[in-house]
Amino acid sequence: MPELPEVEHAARSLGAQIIGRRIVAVTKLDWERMVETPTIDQFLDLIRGREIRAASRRAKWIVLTLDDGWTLALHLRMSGSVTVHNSGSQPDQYTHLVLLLDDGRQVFFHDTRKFGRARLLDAQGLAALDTAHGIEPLTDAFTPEVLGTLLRRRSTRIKPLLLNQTVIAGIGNIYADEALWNAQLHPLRLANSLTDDEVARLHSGIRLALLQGIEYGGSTLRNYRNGYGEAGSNQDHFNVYDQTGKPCARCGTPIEKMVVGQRGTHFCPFCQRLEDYERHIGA
DNA sequence: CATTACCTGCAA
DNA sequence: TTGCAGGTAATG
Repeated sequence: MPELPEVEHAARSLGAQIIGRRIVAVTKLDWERMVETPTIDQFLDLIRGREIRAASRRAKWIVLTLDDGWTLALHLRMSGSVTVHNSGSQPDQYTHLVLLLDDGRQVFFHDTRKFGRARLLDAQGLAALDTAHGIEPLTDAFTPEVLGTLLRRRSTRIKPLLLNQTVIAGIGNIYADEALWNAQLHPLRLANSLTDDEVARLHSGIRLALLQGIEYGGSTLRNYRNGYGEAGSNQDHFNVYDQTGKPCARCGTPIEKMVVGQRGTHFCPFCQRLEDYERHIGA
């Protein structure tokens, strides 16, 4: 599912419902690989009795700050969702982790593909999670100059770079394609080849794509739901992602799909011409 | 950088 | 039946 806008909504909607509540017990855990750290036994033991103090997002991780110095970090990967349910609700076969709260409500971690992960982290583990990821693109620290510095050092193609979580955090396949369309840049452009003007376009293109995603409650292709179980609607506002063959909103040229870095990549062959740049450098 | 693995459901 | 999917880690 979930890229930055979806995880942002997931975290916010969870926080609105469960901050101040205490985790009484883990009442279901039928896919042990979901818990990455610490051991299953320690996880079950340490999480019991913890109060949920805050909910936030780092990269594509939902970060639930608990008492006693612990943090519950959840990653939805491709098909996960985390939702709050009333007492008495029964988890289905795809709900692999259930937290029972002190008011009887339950938190369901649902994931058909079982790629989702949960980590219970101490202060050191939380710090490591943070340093493992790059800059947050919606913070003031993310300026065109900073982006330019990040790009200048790399000779990789721009699309895979946008997906690299250690460089910029939170962008996934949808928002990478949307950002490049916004910036009118071809996905195969080399990162260190962008002019200052192109870097500025990419900077605003990234932010526009992410902010629009947040504005529309995230994108729901199939599985994504926020903490209330609600789908997003940003998929109704895509300019290129999943729009193969449809006319470009800017120029009317049919959107094309190609594979870049093993990922499906959607772009407008007219607005995002590679030939312009090749002509420019004399290739 | 490319390939494979991890899982399951769904559309072609 | 095959290929593909919002992600990431491991392996040549």
